[in-house]
Amino acid sequence: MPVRKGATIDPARTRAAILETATPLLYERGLDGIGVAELCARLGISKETLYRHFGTKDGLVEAMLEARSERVTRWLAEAAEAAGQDPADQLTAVFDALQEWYDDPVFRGCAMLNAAAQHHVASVRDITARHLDGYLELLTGIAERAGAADPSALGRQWLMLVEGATVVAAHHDAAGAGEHARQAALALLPAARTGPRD
Amino acid sequence: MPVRKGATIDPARTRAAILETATPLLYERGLDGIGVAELCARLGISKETLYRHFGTKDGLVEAMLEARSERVTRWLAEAAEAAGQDPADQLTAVFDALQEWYDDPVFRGCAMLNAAAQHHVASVRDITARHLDGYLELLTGIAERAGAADPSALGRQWLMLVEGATVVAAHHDAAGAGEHARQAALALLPAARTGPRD
DNA sequence: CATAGACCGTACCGCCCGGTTCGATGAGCC
DNA sequence: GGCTCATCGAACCGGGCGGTACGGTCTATG
Repeated sequence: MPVRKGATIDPARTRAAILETATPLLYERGLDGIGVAELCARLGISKETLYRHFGTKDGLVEAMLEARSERVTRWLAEAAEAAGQDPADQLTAVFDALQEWYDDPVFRGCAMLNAAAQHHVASVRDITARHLDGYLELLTGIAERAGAADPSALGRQWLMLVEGATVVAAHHDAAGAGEHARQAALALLPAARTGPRD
Repeated sequence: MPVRKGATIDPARTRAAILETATPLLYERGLDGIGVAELCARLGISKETLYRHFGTKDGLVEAMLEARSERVTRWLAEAAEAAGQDPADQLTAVFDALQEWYDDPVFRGCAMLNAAAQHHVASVRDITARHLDGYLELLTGIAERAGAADPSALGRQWLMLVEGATVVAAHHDAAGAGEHARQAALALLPAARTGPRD
Protein backbone atom coordinates (compact mmCIF):
# COMPACT_ATOMS: atom_id res chain seq x y z
CA MET A 1 0.00 0.00 0.00
CA PRO A 2 2.19 2.80 -1.27
CA VAL A 3 1.41 6.23 0.11
CA ARG A 4 1.34 7.73 -3.38
CA LYS A 5 0.17 5.60 -6.27
CA GLY A 6 2.20 7.44 -8.91
CA ALA A 7 5.38 7.31 -6.87
CA THR A 8 8.02 4.74 -7.58
CA ILE A 9 10.25 4.25 -4.60
CA ASP A 10 7.80 5.47 -1.97
CA PRO A 11 8.71 9.09 -1.24
CA ALA A 12 7.24 8.90 2.25
CA ARG A 13 9.65 6.19 3.18
CA THR A 14 12.54 8.18 1.72
CA ARG A 15 11.51 11.21 3.69
CA ALA A 16 11.36 9.22 6.90
CA ALA A 17 14.77 7.70 6.20
CA ILE A 18 16.27 11.13 5.61
CA LEU A 19 14.86 12.38 8.88
CA GLU A 20 16.09 9.39 10.78
CA THR A 21 19.63 9.61 9.47
CA ALA A 22 19.91 13.39 9.57
CA THR A 23 18.73 13.69 13.16
CA PRO A 24 21.84 12.36 14.92
CA LEU A 25 24.12 14.29 12.58
CA LEU A 26 22.40 17.61 13.21
CA TYR A 27 22.28 16.82 16.90
CA GLU A 28 25.97 16.01 17.17
CA ARG A 29 27.32 18.83 15.03
CA GLY A 30 24.72 21.49 15.67
CA LEU A 31 22.23 22.91 13.18
CA ASP A 32 24.76 25.29 11.67
CA GLY A 33 27.67 22.98 12.30
CA ILE A 34 27.06 20.91 9.19
CA GLY A 35 26.28 22.22 5.73
CA VAL A 36 23.72 20.91 3.32
CA ALA A 37 26.41 19.53 1.02
CA GLU A 38 28.15 17.44 3.65
CA LEU A 39 24.82 16.45 5.13
CA CYS A 40 23.63 15.04 1.83
CA ALA A 41 26.94 13.28 1.28
CA ARG A 42 26.62 11.58 4.65
CA LEU A 43 23.01 10.69 3.99
CA GLY A 44 23.90 9.26 0.60
CA ILE A 45 21.31 11.38 -1.16
CA SER A 46 21.49 14.25 -3.61
CA LYS A 47 20.68 17.81 -2.70
CA GLU A 48 17.77 17.77 -5.10
CA THR A 49 16.14 14.95 -3.16
CA LEU A 50 16.56 16.78 0.10
CA TYR A 51 15.08 19.98 -1.28
CA ARG A 52 12.21 18.19 -2.93
CA HIS A 53 11.19 16.70 0.41
CA PHE A 54 11.82 19.62 2.73
CA GLY A 55 12.07 22.69 0.53
CA THR A 56 14.63 24.34 2.72
CA LYS A 57 17.27 23.49 5.27
CA ASP A 58 15.06 25.15 7.85
CA GLY A 59 12.24 22.91 6.66
CA LEU A 60 14.33 19.85 7.39
CA VAL A 61 15.34 21.27 10.76
CA GLU A 62 11.77 21.96 11.74
CA ALA A 63 10.55 18.54 10.68
CA MET A 64 13.45 16.94 12.52
CA LEU A 65 12.82 18.87 15.71
CA GLU A 66 9.11 18.19 15.58
CA ALA A 67 9.69 14.46 15.22
CA ARG A 68 12.35 14.41 17.89
CA SER A 69 10.20 16.31 20.35
CA GLU A 70 7.34 13.89 19.91
CA ARG A 71 9.64 10.90 20.18
CA VAL A 72 11.35 11.94 23.39
CA THR A 73 8.14 13.09 25.05
CA ARG A 74 6.46 9.81 24.24
CA TRP A 75 9.52 7.96 25.50
CA LEU A 76 9.31 9.69 28.88
CA ALA A 77 5.57 9.20 29.08
CA GLU A 78 5.93 5.50 28.42
CA ALA A 79 8.65 5.21 31.04
CA ALA A 80 6.29 6.81 33.55
CA GLU A 81 3.38 4.64 32.50
CA ALA A 82 5.42 1.46 32.80
CA ALA A 83 6.26 2.32 36.39
CA GLY A 84 2.75 1.62 37.61
CA GLN A 85 0.20 3.78 39.38
CA ASP A 86 2.23 5.33 42.20
CA PRO A 87 3.11 8.94 41.28
CA ALA A 88 6.40 8.68 43.16
CA ASP A 89 7.34 5.62 41.13
CA GLN A 90 6.40 7.39 37.92
CA LEU A 91 8.54 10.37 38.85
CA THR A 92 11.43 8.08 39.68
CA ALA A 93 11.04 6.35 36.33
CA VAL A 94 11.20 9.67 34.51
CA PHE A 95 14.42 10.77 36.16
CA ASP A 96 15.96 7.32 35.79
CA ALA A 97 15.22 7.44 32.09
CA LEU A 98 16.81 10.87 31.92
CA GLN A 99 19.94 9.62 33.67
CA GLU A 100 20.22 6.85 31.10
CA TRP A 101 20.12 9.50 28.42
CA TYR A 102 22.78 11.62 30.17
CA ASP A 103 25.07 8.61 30.34
CA ASP A 104 24.81 8.01 26.62
CA PRO A 105 28.13 9.10 25.03
CA VAL A 106 26.28 10.97 22.29
CA PHE A 107 24.30 13.02 24.80
CA ARG A 108 24.70 16.71 24.05
CA GLY A 109 21.78 18.28 25.86
CA CYS A 110 18.23 18.84 24.72
CA ALA A 111 18.14 19.24 20.93
CA MET A 112 15.20 21.63 21.10
CA LEU A 113 16.88 23.90 23.63
CA ASN A 114 20.10 23.86 21.62
CA ALA A 115 18.20 24.74 18.49
CA ALA A 116 16.30 27.58 20.13
CA ALA A 117 19.53 28.95 21.55
CA GLN A 118 21.06 29.45 18.12
CA HIS A 119 18.24 29.84 15.60
CA HIS A 120 15.96 32.49 16.96
CA VAL A 121 13.54 31.97 14.13
CA ALA A 122 9.99 32.00 15.43
CA SER A 123 9.14 28.52 14.18
CA VAL A 124 12.02 26.88 16.03
CA ARG A 125 11.24 28.77 19.20
CA ASP A 126 7.63 27.65 18.90
CA ILE A 127 8.63 24.02 18.59
CA THR A 128 10.75 24.36 21.71
CA ALA A 129 7.95 26.01 23.62
CA ARG A 130 5.54 23.25 22.59
CA HIS A 131 8.14 20.71 23.61
CA LEU A 132 8.23 22.17 27.10
CA ASP A 133 4.44 22.19 27.05
CA GLY A 134 4.51 18.44 26.49
CA TYR A 135 6.86 17.89 29.40
CA LEU A 136 4.77 20.14 31.60
CA GLU A 137 1.61 18.26 30.74
CA LEU A 138 3.20 14.94 31.64
CA LEU A 139 4.56 16.22 34.94
CA THR A 140 1.40 18.07 35.89
CA GLY A 141 -0.54 14.86 35.35
CA ILE A 142 1.68 13.08 37.83
CA ALA A 143 1.28 15.97 40.27
CA GLU A 144 -2.49 15.70 39.98
CA ARG A 145 -2.51 12.00 40.66
CA ALA A 146 -0.20 12.66 43.61
CA GLY A 147 -2.89 14.82 45.15
CA ALA A 148 -0.91 18.04 45.05
CA ALA A 149 -2.73 21.12 46.26
CA ASP A 150 -1.46 23.05 43.22
CA PRO A 151 -0.60 20.50 40.54
CA SER A 152 0.34 23.04 37.89
CA ALA A 153 2.80 24.75 40.22
CA LEU A 154 4.36 21.46 41.26
CA GLY A 155 4.48 20.33 37.66
CA ARG A 156 6.32 23.48 36.75
CA GLN A 157 8.83 23.00 39.53
CA TRP A 158 9.44 19.47 38.33
CA LEU A 159 9.84 20.80 34.81
CA MET A 160 12.57 23.09 36.07
CA LEU A 161 14.29 20.15 37.70
CA VAL A 162 14.08 18.14 34.50
CA GLU A 163 15.47 20.95 32.37
CA GLY A 164 17.98 21.98 35.01
CA ALA A 165 19.28 18.43 35.31
CA THR A 166 19.60 18.22 31.54
CA VAL A 167 21.50 21.50 31.35
CA VAL A 168 23.81 20.56 34.19
CA ALA A 169 24.41 17.12 32.71
CA ALA A 170 25.18 18.60 29.30
CA HIS A 171 27.39 21.49 30.33
CA HIS A 172 28.83 20.64 33.72
CA ASP A 173 28.76 17.04 34.91
CA ALA A 174 26.43 14.25 33.87
CA ALA A 175 27.29 11.88 36.70
CA GLY A 176 24.35 11.51 39.04
CA ALA A 177 22.49 14.52 37.66
CA GLY A 178 19.31 12.50 37.21
CA GLU A 179 19.57 11.03 40.69
CA HIS A 180 20.06 14.38 42.37
CA ALA A 181 17.16 15.85 40.45
CA ARG A 182 14.99 12.86 41.31
CA GLN A 183 15.71 13.24 45.02
CA ALA A 184 14.79 16.91 44.84
CA ALA A 185 11.61 16.13 42.91
CA LEU A 186 10.55 13.50 45.43
CA ALA A 187 11.33 15.85 48.33
CA LEU A 188 8.88 18.38 46.89
CA LEU A 189 6.08 15.86 46.85
CA PRO A 190 5.05 15.46 50.53
CA ALA A 191 5.21 19.19 51.22
CA ALA A 192 2.95 19.88 48.26
CA ARG A 193 0.15 17.48 49.13
CA THR A 194 -1.94 20.08 50.90
CA GLY A 195 0.09 23.20 50.29
CA PRO A 196 3.43 24.76 51.17
CA ARG A 197 2.65 24.49 54.89
CA ASP A 198 0.73 21.48 56.08
CA MET B 1 47.15 58.17 33.84
CA PRO B 2 47.13 56.33 30.53
CA VAL B 3 47.50 52.59 30.69
CA ARG B 4 50.19 52.60 28.02
CA LYS B 5 52.54 55.54 27.75
CA GLY B 6 53.01 55.34 23.99
CA ALA B 7 49.32 54.94 23.32
CA THR B 8 47.22 57.88 22.39
CA ILE B 9 43.60 57.18 23.14
CA ASP B 10 44.18 54.46 25.75
CA PRO B 11 43.76 51.05 24.08
CA ALA B 12 42.67 49.38 27.30
CA ARG B 13 39.75 51.72 27.55
CA THR B 14 38.90 51.13 23.89
CA ARG B 15 38.97 47.39 24.44
CA ALA B 16 36.68 47.69 27.43
CA ALA B 17 34.32 49.91 25.47
CA ILE B 18 34.20 47.43 22.60
CA LEU B 19 33.37 44.62 25.01
CA GLU B 20 30.71 46.62 26.74
CA THR B 21 28.95 47.62 23.53
CA ALA B 22 29.36 44.29 21.73
CA THR B 23 27.99 42.22 24.60
CA PRO B 24 24.30 43.15 24.28
CA LEU B 25 24.46 42.90 20.49
CA LEU B 26 25.94 39.41 20.53
CA TYR B 27 23.49 38.43 23.25
CA GLU B 28 20.44 39.66 21.40
CA ARG B 29 21.33 38.39 17.94
CA GLY B 30 23.34 35.30 18.84
CA LEU B 31 27.04 34.73 18.26
CA ASP B 32 26.58 33.78 14.63
CA GLY B 33 23.58 36.03 14.18
CA ILE B 34 25.63 39.14 13.55
CA GLY B 35 28.67 39.39 11.30
CA VAL B 36 31.90 41.19 12.02
CA ALA B 37 31.13 43.90 9.48
CA GLU B 38 27.77 44.83 10.96
CA LEU B 39 29.12 44.45 14.46
CA CYS B 40 31.87 46.97 13.79
CA ALA B 41 29.46 49.32 12.11
CA ARG B 42 27.21 49.26 15.16
CA LEU B 43 30.16 49.70 17.48
CA GLY B 44 31.41 52.65 15.47
CA ILE B 45 34.84 51.13 15.05
CA SER B 46 36.81 49.77 12.12
CA LYS B 47 37.45 46.10 11.62
CA GLU B 48 41.16 46.72 12.04
CA THR B 49 40.62 48.01 15.55
CA LEU B 50 38.54 45.00 16.49
CA TYR B 51 41.10 42.58 15.13
CA ARG B 52 43.99 44.42 16.77
CA HIS B 53 42.33 44.03 20.16
CA PHE B 54 40.90 40.53 19.89
CA GLY B 55 42.69 38.86 17.01
CA THR B 56 39.66 36.88 15.96
CA LYS B 57 35.92 36.94 16.25
CA ASP B 58 36.22 33.95 18.55
CA GLY B 59 38.68 35.94 20.64
CA LEU B 60 36.09 38.65 21.08
CA VAL B 61 33.42 36.09 21.90
CA GLU B 62 35.56 34.40 24.53
CA ALA B 63 36.56 37.67 26.17
CA MET B 64 32.93 38.74 26.16
CA LEU B 65 31.68 35.51 27.70
CA GLU B 66 34.40 35.52 30.32
CA ALA B 67 33.54 39.06 31.38
CA ARG B 68 29.83 38.38 31.35
CA SER B 69 30.16 35.22 33.43
CA GLU B 70 32.17 37.05 36.07
CA ARG B 71 29.74 39.95 36.09
CA VAL B 72 26.58 37.91 36.51
CA THR B 73 28.10 35.60 39.10
CA ARG B 74 29.31 38.56 41.13
CA TRP B 75 25.88 40.14 40.77
CA LEU B 76 24.15 37.09 42.24
CA ALA B 77 26.74 36.77 45.02
CA GLU B 78 26.22 40.39 45.99
CA ALA B 79 22.47 39.95 46.01
CA ALA B 80 22.87 37.02 48.37
CA GLU B 81 25.33 38.87 50.57
CA ALA B 82 23.07 41.89 50.83
CA ALA B 83 20.27 39.69 52.16
CA GLY B 84 21.98 39.13 55.49
CA GLN B 85 23.12 36.01 57.27
CA ASP B 86 20.08 33.75 57.02
CA PRO B 87 20.62 31.15 54.28
CA ALA B 88 16.92 31.12 53.45
CA ASP B 89 17.01 34.87 52.95
CA GLN B 90 20.08 34.57 50.77
CA LEU B 91 18.41 31.94 48.64
CA THR B 92 15.33 34.09 48.32
CA ALA B 93 17.48 37.03 47.26
CA VAL B 94 19.13 34.94 44.55
CA PHE B 95 15.85 33.81 43.01
CA ASP B 96 14.34 37.27 43.33
CA ALA B 97 17.30 38.66 41.44
CA LEU B 98 16.82 36.01 38.78
CA GLN B 99 13.15 36.89 38.42
CA GLU B 100 14.12 40.51 37.87
CA TRP B 101 16.38 39.35 35.09
CA TYR B 102 13.67 37.19 33.54
CA ASP B 103 11.31 40.15 33.48
CA ASP B 104 13.80 42.29 31.59
CA PRO B 105 12.55 42.62 28.00
CA VAL B 106 16.03 41.87 26.66
CA PHE B 107 16.23 38.59 28.57
CA ARG B 108 17.10 35.76 26.20
CA GLY B 109 18.37 33.08 28.54
CA CYS B 110 21.84 32.45 29.86
CA ALA B 111 24.41 33.78 27.38
CA MET B 112 26.93 31.10 28.30
CA LEU B 113 24.43 28.27 27.78
CA ASN B 114 23.33 29.76 24.49
CA ALA B 115 26.93 30.05 23.36
CA ALA B 116 27.79 26.48 24.36
CA ALA B 117 24.71 25.23 22.55
CA GLN B 118 25.87 26.56 19.20
CA HIS B 119 29.68 26.86 19.29
CA HIS B 120 30.94 23.53 20.44
CA VAL B 121 34.49 24.82 20.46
CA ALA B 122 36.29 23.59 23.55
CA SER B 123 37.11 27.07 24.83
CA VAL B 124 33.49 28.18 24.86
CA ARG B 125 32.36 24.97 26.53
CA ASP B 126 35.04 25.46 29.17
CA ILE B 127 33.85 28.97 29.91
CA THR B 128 30.31 27.66 30.34
CA ALA B 129 31.47 24.86 32.63
CA ARG B 130 33.42 27.33 34.76
CA HIS B 131 30.37 29.56 34.83
CA LEU B 132 28.32 26.74 36.30
CA ASP B 133 31.18 26.09 38.70
CA GLY B 134 30.83 29.64 39.96
CA TYR B 135 27.10 29.24 40.51
CA LEU B 136 27.62 25.91 42.23
CA GLU B 137 30.20 27.40 44.58
CA LEU B 138 27.85 30.19 45.57
CA LEU B 139 24.94 27.84 46.18
CA THR B 140 27.00 25.22 47.99
CA GLY B 141 28.24 27.94 50.33
CA ILE B 142 24.66 28.79 51.23
CA ALA B 143 23.91 25.10 51.74
CA GLU B 144 26.85 24.79 54.11
CA ARG B 145 25.77 27.75 56.18
CA ALA B 146 22.26 26.27 56.24
CA GLY B 147 23.63 23.19 57.98
CA ALA B 148 22.81 20.75 55.19
CA ALA B 149 23.90 17.20 55.73
CA ASP B 150 25.29 17.08 52.20
CA PRO B 151 25.92 20.66 51.11
CA SER B 152 27.37 19.80 47.73
CA ALA B 153 24.35 17.67 46.83
CA LEU B 154 21.93 20.38 47.95
CA GLY B 155 23.98 23.00 46.13
CA ARG B 156 23.76 20.95 42.97
CA GLN B 157 19.99 20.58 43.29
CA TRP B 158 19.69 24.32 43.73
CA LEU B 159 21.90 24.78 40.69
CA MET B 160 19.46 22.68 38.70
CA LEU B 161 16.60 24.84 39.90
CA VAL B 162 18.48 28.01 38.94
CA GLU B 163 19.31 26.72 35.47
CA GLY B 164 15.93 25.11 35.03
CA ALA B 165 14.15 28.30 35.96
CA THR B 166 16.30 30.23 33.51
CA VAL B 167 15.59 27.77 30.72
CA VAL B 168 11.86 27.74 31.41
CA ALA B 169 11.78 31.51 31.62
CA ALA B 170 13.66 31.86 28.35
CA HIS B 171 11.85 29.25 26.29
CA HIS B 172 8.44 28.76 27.84
CA ASP B 173 7.11 31.38 30.23
CA ALA B 174 9.01 33.89 32.31
CA ALA B 175 6.12 34.85 34.57
CA GLY B 176 6.75 33.63 38.08
CA ALA B 177 9.54 31.26 37.10
CA GLY B 178 11.85 32.69 39.75
CA GLU B 179 9.16 32.48 42.40
CA HIS B 180 8.30 28.88 41.65
CA ALA B 181 11.96 27.91 41.67
CA ARG B 182 12.47 29.79 44.93
CA GLN B 183 9.61 27.92 46.60
CA ALA B 184 11.07 24.62 45.46
CA ALA B 185 14.54 25.60 46.66
CA LEU B 186 13.22 26.60 50.07
CA ALA B 187 11.20 23.40 50.32
CA LEU B 188 14.38 21.39 49.88
CA LEU B 189 16.03 23.13 52.78
CA PRO B 190 14.36 21.68 55.90
CA ALA B 191 14.46 18.11 54.58
CA ALA B 192 18.17 18.44 53.87
CA ARG B 193 19.26 19.66 57.29
CA THR B 194 20.09 16.20 58.57
CA GLY B 195 19.52 14.12 55.48
CA PRO B 196 16.70 12.95 53.24
CA ARG B 197 14.94 11.32 56.21
CA ASP B 198 15.10 13.16 59.51
C1' DC C 1 57.64 69.91 15.15
C1' DA C 2 58.68 65.30 14.35
C1' DT C 3 57.66 60.60 15.54
C1' DA C 4 54.80 56.63 16.99
C1' DG C 5 50.93 54.31 16.91
C1' DA C 6 45.77 53.97 17.68
C1' DC C 7 42.25 54.47 14.70
C1' DC C 8 39.09 55.05 10.45
C1' DG C 9 37.13 53.72 5.93
C1' DT C 10 37.14 51.08 2.25
C1' DA C 11 38.40 47.92 -0.90
C1' DC C 12 39.65 43.44 -1.37
C1' DC C 13 40.33 38.21 -0.85
C1' DG C 14 39.11 33.37 -0.72
C1' DC C 15 35.96 30.43 1.06
C1' DC C 16 31.87 28.14 1.97
C1' DC C 17 27.02 28.26 2.38
C1' DG C 18 22.14 27.53 0.92
C1' DG C 19 19.88 26.83 -3.11
C1' DT C 20 19.04 25.90 -8.39
C1' DT C 21 19.53 23.57 -12.64
C1' DC C 22 20.20 19.86 -15.81
C1' DG C 23 21.13 15.59 -18.11
C1' DA C 24 21.25 10.75 -17.12
C1' DT C 25 19.43 6.56 -14.81
C1' DG C 26 16.22 3.38 -13.37
C1' DA C 27 12.01 1.80 -11.10
C1' DG C 28 7.06 1.14 -11.36
C1' DC C 29 2.43 1.77 -13.78
C1' DC C 30 -0.79 1.56 -17.97
C1' DG D 1 7.15 -0.20 -24.58
C1' DG D 2 6.28 4.20 -23.39
C1' DC D 3 5.13 7.43 -19.60
C1' DT D 4 5.96 9.30 -15.11
C1' DC D 5 8.69 10.49 -11.67
C1' DA D 6 11.99 9.78 -7.79
C1' DT D 7 16.65 9.95 -7.69
C1' DC D 8 21.59 10.84 -8.66
C1' DG D 9 25.77 13.55 -9.48
C1' DA D 10 27.89 17.44 -10.65
C1' DA D 11 28.16 21.92 -12.17
C1' DC D 12 26.84 26.34 -11.11
C1' DC D 13 25.29 30.85 -8.70
C1' DG D 14 25.02 34.90 -5.72
C1' DG D 15 25.96 36.30 -1.41
C1' DG D 16 27.76 36.79 2.99
C1' DC D 17 31.22 35.41 5.95
C1' DG D 18 35.82 36.07 8.59
C1' DG D 19 39.93 38.20 7.85
C1' DT D 20 43.68 41.31 5.51
C1' DA D 21 45.77 45.42 3.39
C1' DC D 22 46.42 50.13 2.81
C1' DG D 23 46.33 55.07 2.73
C1' DG D 24 45.01 58.74 5.49
C1' DT D 25 43.93 61.16 10.02
C1' DC D 26 44.54 62.45 14.58
C1' DT D 27 46.76 62.78 19.18
C1' DA D 28 49.95 62.53 22.66
C1' DT D 29 54.71 62.66 23.79
C1' DG D 30 59.56 64.34 23.85
